[in-house]
Amino acid sequence: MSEISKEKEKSILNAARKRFAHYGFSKVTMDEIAGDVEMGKASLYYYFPTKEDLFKAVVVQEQSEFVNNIESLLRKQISAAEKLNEYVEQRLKYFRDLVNLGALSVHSVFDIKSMFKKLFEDFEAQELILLGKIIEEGKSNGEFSNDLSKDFVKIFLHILQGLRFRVVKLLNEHKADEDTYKNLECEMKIATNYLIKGISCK
Amino acid sequence: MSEISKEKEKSILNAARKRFAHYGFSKVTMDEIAGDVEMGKASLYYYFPTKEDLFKAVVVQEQSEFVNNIESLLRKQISAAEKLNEYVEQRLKYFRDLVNLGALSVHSVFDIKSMFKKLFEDFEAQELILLGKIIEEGKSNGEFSNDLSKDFVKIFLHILQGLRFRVVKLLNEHKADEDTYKNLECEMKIATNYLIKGISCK
DNA sequence: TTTTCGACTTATCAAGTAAATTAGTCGATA
DNA sequence: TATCGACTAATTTACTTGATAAGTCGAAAA
Repeated sequence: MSEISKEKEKSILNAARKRFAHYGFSKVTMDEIAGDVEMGKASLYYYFPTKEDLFKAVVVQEQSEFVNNIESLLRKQISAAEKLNEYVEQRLKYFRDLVNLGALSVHSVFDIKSMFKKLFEDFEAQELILLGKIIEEGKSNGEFSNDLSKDFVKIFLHILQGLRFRVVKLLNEHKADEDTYKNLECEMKIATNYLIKGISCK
Repeated sequence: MSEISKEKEKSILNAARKRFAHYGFSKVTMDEIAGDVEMGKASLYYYFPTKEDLFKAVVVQEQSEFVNNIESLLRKQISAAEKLNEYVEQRLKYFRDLVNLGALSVHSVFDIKSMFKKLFEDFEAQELILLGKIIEEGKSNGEFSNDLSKDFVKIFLHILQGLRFRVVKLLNEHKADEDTYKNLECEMKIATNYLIKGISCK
């Protein structure tokens, strides 16, 4: 694939991201995206085999951005506790983007035919690894208790997932105002800090 | 309303509870329930104005059973930490019953027209009060830190809600095996205990 | 007066269908 | 290798209908 083609692929990806972020997956047609990059619809299929694959490519892009951010976070010279806090913040930002894409609407989240199943499973595995590193670091430098349950990482992640889900549910019920997300952020941070206290060596 | 009528009402409630627990709300007809108590369908409407109201009555019954359990838990002579742990356990049992009733299927949970909206809102308020009492007790007897964020109770409850919710999602995705609930219980207990450590005076 | 019920109406839901939109294919072309 | 016009096939939507079950009402039994 030539340099020019790679550029084209990027511009398609970009147009798609904008459209999806604005209207969500189902409300965007391939014709529209093709129009944005001044191509025929058929040409898009030269680059992406299906509409779903195009969408996934957009999500994967966001995802790897997040992972990169975390990996550079890991290299920082700050305490494991601070890293956990920053992790929570970055994660929130990432999911906010996914919500915009419509990838996390109630319908897509609760759609068992969800095209993201595997994608999200892989992502969870990756998160467990990243968080595991932070926890291990905290253990080895004496910040965190050494007899920490080996399930703690998973539970911590599930708490974050659960708190966010609750909000997705509220959004669906139209019981969410502007600062529901602000509030979620607040809850996650407070919860994180009590948990950090709970796992710290006193 | 006579004594006999109160008995009839109870037997209707009972028959309804059994049917709903077995088949869920939508799969049970008023004719069936009427058959169980050897009455005509029209007679049920003498006691309960709608099918929904009958169902709600069943749920309210379970709910007040739970609240009673917790209120007697509050009177026990055990530490606040132990009370929190028992609270989590009782709460799980209560929700397991609601799931059986079909009141907590994904569809009903995510149905914004859910007939339970108000019921659940009231229940959450009640839970905040009950949990608040446990936390206050822990503060006043020196178990828990006195500078505990006043949002802690809410966050603790939201964590429990979130963890359960995650499981509802898994159930929907058919990614849940027999011991998903066992696992949920385990996660809630571990999370509870780290949080207790986090809020304890060391 | 309280309670029951048969016979009725009305609302809801599931299945099917037709029309329209859009995903995806293919052969031609530059 | 990259593009596209013209095609097909799959999905979605809106509508129809038939059936089932919710809910009403007036009469009558207790």
